Amino acid sequence: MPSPIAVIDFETTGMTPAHGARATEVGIVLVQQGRVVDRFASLMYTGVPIPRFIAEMTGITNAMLREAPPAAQVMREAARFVGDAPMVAHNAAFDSKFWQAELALLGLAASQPYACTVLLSRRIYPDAPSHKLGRLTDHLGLPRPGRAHRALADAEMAAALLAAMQQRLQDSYGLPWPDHAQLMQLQRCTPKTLARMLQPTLAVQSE
DNA sequence: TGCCAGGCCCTCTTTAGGGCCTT
Repeated sequence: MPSPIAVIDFETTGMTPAHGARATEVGIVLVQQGRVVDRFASLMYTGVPIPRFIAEMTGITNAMLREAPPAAQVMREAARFVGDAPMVAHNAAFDSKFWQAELALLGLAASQPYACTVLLSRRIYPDAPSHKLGRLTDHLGLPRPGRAHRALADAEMAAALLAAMQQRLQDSYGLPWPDHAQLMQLQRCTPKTLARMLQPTLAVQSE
């Protein structure tokens, strides 16, 4: 049985911690061979207000955050929950920065490798009309577990997308169930290189 | 004052530009 992978999603007050944005909610699911085996989710309070358009998009209000536990407490629990598991996020460049920034404020290391479901889906579903998480979920007929733009629902959608891609690699391309290290290798290939690697296998199998 | 990300990826490219993706 492969080691667990932690699929994470943050809701935040903005696009980057480099400009003062902070996390407002974190959702994490632990997956093992495509199955969710554990979940963690919490709002968190940092004192940084949410811009109105983000509150309207997420449904997370400043009043909700004032009643939430402190970010330091939530992030310590999140770090314990993840442990040494390698991580996955939809547009990992975004979530990994908040993961590192929030843990750095606590003096905690954030050395887990991040695989990215956007990079992977661009390679595995090059003809998808969109690689936005919600639209890709609908395109593939995957379940929507809750309101989009809430951390746990988005983490669950990303986990389902990850499992669908692992399954496709296994079934269509004759590969073993890809572990996190193999996903990292696949996302580093250029899309055209990966297409050349995968298509002949698919063609042979479909004959 | 006014503006404010940044990495990926395609193409009418590579001495660049613009769309995508995340909040």
